[in-house]
Amino acid sequence: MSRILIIDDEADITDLIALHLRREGHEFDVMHTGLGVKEQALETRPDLIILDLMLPGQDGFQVFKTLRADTRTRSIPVVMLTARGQMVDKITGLELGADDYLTKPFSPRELALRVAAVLRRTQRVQHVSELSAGPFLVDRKNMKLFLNDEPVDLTTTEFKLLSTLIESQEAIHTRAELLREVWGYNDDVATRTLDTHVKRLREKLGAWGKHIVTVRGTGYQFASDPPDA
Amino acid sequence: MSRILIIDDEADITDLIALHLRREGHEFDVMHTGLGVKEQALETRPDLIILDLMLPGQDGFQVFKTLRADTRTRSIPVVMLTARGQMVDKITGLELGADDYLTKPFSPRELALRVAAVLRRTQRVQHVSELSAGPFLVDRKNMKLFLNDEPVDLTTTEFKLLSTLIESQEAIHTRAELLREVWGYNDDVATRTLDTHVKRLREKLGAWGKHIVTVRGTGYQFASDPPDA
DNA sequence: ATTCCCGGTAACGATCCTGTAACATGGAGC
DNA sequence: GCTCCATGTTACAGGATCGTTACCGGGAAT
Repeated sequence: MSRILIIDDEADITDLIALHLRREGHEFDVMHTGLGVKEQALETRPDLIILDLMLPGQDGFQVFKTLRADTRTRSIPVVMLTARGQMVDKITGLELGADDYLTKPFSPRELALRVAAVLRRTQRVQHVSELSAGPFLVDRKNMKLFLNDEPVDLTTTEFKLLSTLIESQEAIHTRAELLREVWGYNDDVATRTLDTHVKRLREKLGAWGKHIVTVRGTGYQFASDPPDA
Repeated sequence: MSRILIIDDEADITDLIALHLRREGHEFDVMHTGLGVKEQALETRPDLIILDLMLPGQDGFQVFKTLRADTRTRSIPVVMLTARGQMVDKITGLELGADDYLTKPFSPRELALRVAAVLRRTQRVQHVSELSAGPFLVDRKNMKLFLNDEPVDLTTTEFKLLSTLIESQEAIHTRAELLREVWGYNDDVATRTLDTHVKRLREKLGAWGKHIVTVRGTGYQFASDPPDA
């Protein structure tokens, strides 16, 4: 379920899009002019924006540029809609950095696919059910961990911690990050539970516990090649 | 300039693609079968993969799944190529999480645009801020230093000091400047900790420690060509 | 109610990092 | 060559961080 912002002046188009997106289980907001799009985006924080290039008043390109100019809206993916055959639009759209485009008339099915693809792309990490790294295999669907094809019993917290680390291996995860991702602590909390769980994880991983590397003063990291092994 | 891996069994297709990508200033590798793609990807670490779905031997889908299953190759964007009208491929490709697809025959121009768009997209997200100077490679995101591709263990202070120096290499950094940038000392403090850390850094850098040049009476400097070496 | 398991805290110990002090070295100017 | 002073070098101690163990409370299962 994602939140999508649709900007098109034709009501029948927005209705059509809305219909299909609702079917996919998405929430959405609709705007019929290009004015105040950035403000709306800041307000509702959509996961994706569908933007028609032909808008009364303000040009769609202009809207797009405005969105890309602000750091807070820059990372929101944009799918552009353009009238058929406007190759110029197509090229310029891609060159500007749109995430995808569609020419009208389009099949709602096609739109749904594109939207899903773009969303998957940006949220890819959350949708891959299996992660692997060396002898580790993380089955997120079933919340199970396999080490050299041998199942390892982990508690929920331990599992979340490990998969968060493996999700972006090699990267350093701050203590604050981990406490937020795994425990949901949004503010700085003085706790040692992270340390304890790391210890327990390492214990259960046996010799492979060394893959969890502590980065002193910062946090922890999953290394595919542990330094001392 | 990006590195691109092309997998297609038809030589004339790969040649055509290669021609246009070279024009855009990209490097590329070509494979004609789907065997060992993951290994090749791990080896050459491409920024993008162009994958034909119709391959002799191993199915393109299978290749794709293999790539997505491993964390180390999961984040590499993939553009799929499919024969015209194979709507099934198209849908499955997008649903699997491909970053884009093209139906053959396609215009090279179109491909170049798509590739550029995907690259822009992915590089927007990753922004790994890396500094390099000769054999030095500073990965600030992960707080890691590589010397000739060998990781070097540095403490936080050492790392900050070195990256500050490398940030504007050749420039002379005053003691006061460094104490402010690295230690946060805003007023003149009589301390020798800077000297000590320089010493420790040089030690850890071994023969390359000479790149840190002391400017007597003023401060320190990172020189890409040390005077005495 | 009892048992078991899990998650978190507390306390202690080990380790690592950092800054200071004290001494050594080496260059600049006389 | 001598002196002065900035820097190199070494050793050490305090402190911060992390590992480790033990324990307690709550919730689920029996």
